[in-house]
Amino acid sequence: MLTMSTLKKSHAEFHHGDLQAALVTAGLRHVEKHGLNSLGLRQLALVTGVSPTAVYRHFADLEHLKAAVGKASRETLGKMMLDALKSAPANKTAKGAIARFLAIGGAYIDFGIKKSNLSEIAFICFDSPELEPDSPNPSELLMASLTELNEIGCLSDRNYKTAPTIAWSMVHGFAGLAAQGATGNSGETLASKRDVLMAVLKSLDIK
Amino acid sequence: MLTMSTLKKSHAEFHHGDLQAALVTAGLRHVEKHGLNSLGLRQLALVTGVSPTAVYRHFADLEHLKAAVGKASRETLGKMMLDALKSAPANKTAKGAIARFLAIGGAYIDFGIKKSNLSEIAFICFDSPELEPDSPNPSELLMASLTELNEIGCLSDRNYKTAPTIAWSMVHGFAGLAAQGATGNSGETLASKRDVLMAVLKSLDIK
DNA sequence: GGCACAATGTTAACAATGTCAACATTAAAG
DNA sequence: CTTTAATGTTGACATTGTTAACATTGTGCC
Repeated sequence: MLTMSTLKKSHAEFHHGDLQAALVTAGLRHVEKHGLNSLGLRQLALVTGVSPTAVYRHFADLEHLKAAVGKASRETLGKMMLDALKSAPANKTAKGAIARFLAIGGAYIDFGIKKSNLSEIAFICFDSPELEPDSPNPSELLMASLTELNEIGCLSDRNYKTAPTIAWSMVHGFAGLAAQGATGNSGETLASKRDVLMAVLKSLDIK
Repeated sequence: MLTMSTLKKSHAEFHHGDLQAALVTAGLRHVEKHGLNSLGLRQLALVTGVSPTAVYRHFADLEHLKAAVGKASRETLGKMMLDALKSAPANKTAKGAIARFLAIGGAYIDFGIKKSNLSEIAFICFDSPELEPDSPNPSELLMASLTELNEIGCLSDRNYKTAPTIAWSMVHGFAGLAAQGATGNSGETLASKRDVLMAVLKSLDIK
């Protein structure tokens, strides 16, 4: 009988170890370099050194695989936001809380600009079907920053109710537009990352 | 010889008339009903009653066809914005200009909510390669509304510079999030369409 | 230890897709 | 009327996602 093990694979590496994770990280790497459109099941299996149908032991569908890559992409964004938070002042003052909000929101926007391919897959298929929530979770990190602003006293309870949606919409929208180069086309009129974040603060009556 | 004309098509309808437009509108209809993922070249040709390869006489590529459908989608958004503008007060006052901004921005958001499938293709592949600009153009309509606010005197020149990006980011971001049902998940804290538009006005020191 | 059994991977095949090359038909220009 | 460009058709090819049937590996149970 002509089997795979008699040809190339040693008995020890017939099983891959952790294929599920390998596929996701390979998918992440591919999307980052070549975009979402060209992300294929077979090609991904080839890169990972595995048979195309092996993928179906870990993902029901290509769509589910994409959802997993999307989740991973959101999680790298979450890590970037946490990093930005660490590089920000830690003072428990209004000024400190504002600085942390700027850092977190800025990281979100930077992600959209510098990793536009990842940003694309991160926010398509938002609702991963029965896939445990991201950790760290970008939108919750943003919300936590607003909660802190509220607790420290520079965000009224009234504004706090709508703050998450407003902040998220603005940051998310600017990141998305920037990812497509749509923010620098109108000659005179354009706003930078800082302008956008300051606009959020102003709309929330902060400072 | 066995030709198509001897079988089914009369000589008069061998040529389609305006296939280019027919493909685009068929594509629009399909995306609206069944989403962007399942938009295929062959299926589209079948629906239009034409051979698959006939598409290549009008579009270099499936990607170019999608770009055309995306443009058409943006144009239907533009029409909805114009309709909303007509149903708004026409007074050349501050109050009127604000009402018109709310109408235009609201139409943009409604498009994201009610036509989420179209919204998806409308803002993927933003830069149609050498495809003449949309008419009516959604982002320009939004900008025009801001210009009017500026000319009428309730938007300072300083804020006017950044206003297009800020307004567009907020509206576009909220529409995108709403299209994915991501705006109603956090229990207490959520904002409605009106809240978002009012936040834009406040961040621009209007009224 | 030996053995059922789940987990994981492989091969072979199928239908459908995007795309190309070569050919046919119609419309327009000389 | 003939030539030529526009538009559409057929046939084929490589690639893709997916399924069914089979092989291999690791695990718990007696």
